Amino acid sequence: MVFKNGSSNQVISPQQQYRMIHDIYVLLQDGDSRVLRKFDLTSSQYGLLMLLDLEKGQRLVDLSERLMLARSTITRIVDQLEKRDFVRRVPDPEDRRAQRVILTELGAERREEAHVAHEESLQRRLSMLSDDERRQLSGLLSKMRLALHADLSSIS
Amino acid sequence: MVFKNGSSNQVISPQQQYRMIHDIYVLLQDGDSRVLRKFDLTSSQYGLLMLLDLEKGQRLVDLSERLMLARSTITRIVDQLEKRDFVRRVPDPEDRRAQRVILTELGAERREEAHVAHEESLQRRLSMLSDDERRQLSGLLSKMRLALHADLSSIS
DNA sequence: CAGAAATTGTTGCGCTCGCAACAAATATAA
DNA sequence: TTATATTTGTTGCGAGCGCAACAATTTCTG
Repeated sequence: MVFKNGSSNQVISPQQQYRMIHDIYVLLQDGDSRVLRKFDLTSSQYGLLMLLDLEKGQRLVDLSERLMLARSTITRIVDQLEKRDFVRRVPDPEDRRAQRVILTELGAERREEAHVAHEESLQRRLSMLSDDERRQLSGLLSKMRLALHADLSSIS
Repeated sequence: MVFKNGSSNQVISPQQQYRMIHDIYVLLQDGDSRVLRKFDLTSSQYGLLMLLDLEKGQRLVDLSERLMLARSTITRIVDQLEKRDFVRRVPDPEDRRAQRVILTELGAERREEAHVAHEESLQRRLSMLSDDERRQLSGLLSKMRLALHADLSSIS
């Protein structure tokens, strides 16, 4: 597959813009799973672990919102991580419906190992942009995310 | 979920950059499937249809590469579309292993309907960026895509 | 307060997708 | 040419995910 040179900077159609984001997402995701597979973690499992702490923990519904995954999916990811003793469910003292997910010591260790490798990989794969370009990108993406989220909320 | 204001333009970490792209992809994808559901099409089915024509057609392996989906997945999407008479498999005259997928008249009609709606939706959802910002974004994303693709190729 | 509505987490079910293995055909090597 | 390797498309299988329905709790309303 051959991509056009990035320096042309012509106006692109929404379709092209969309395709580009799609491709980048897939490419990032692919490299990601490669790295995390060494630690027997999926991207979602890793993403969930990264939101946890050793004390207060997080409710499943909050994890669901932050990861943009269905509540049922979170239930299953927590099941998997709990089986491996990376995570524990503890009852929420303030709400008897809720559970709080906390990291175990083992989970914290494994997460740290994966985190180092993931960080290093991302650093390498995203090094094509200068600090200045990264700043630009940051601004543009934030703007998009905000607007897309608002648009979505206005519909559902 | 609350996102930070996009105008701060500070340097962001690779992790944040990654999360932003992830979120935008999910948000775009979500709006997309909403629109396409009205036409009983998934994003992948739609994406595949958009690559076809009425004459020469496309080989499945080429569709696989362009959509970045596994060959087996393409087989199944073509199966689905063929059942609905949107698409036909015809033998490749130059290679007896290959099949060429072509649009039917019906498929072309349905695709056009979906295309109009999809275009309109994308236009609306991506209208938060000015032409100038779009140009910037285009350049940055192309650069990322190129580099990520190169990185991936160097590994596998 | 009582009843209705909303929220939290779980389960069943179905869909999408990738991986590995395969047969048929083609391309490459000796 | 013959033998080997590669490519094309398909299938079986399993993983990941969302939706709808549910019970247990909490919150809202009258």
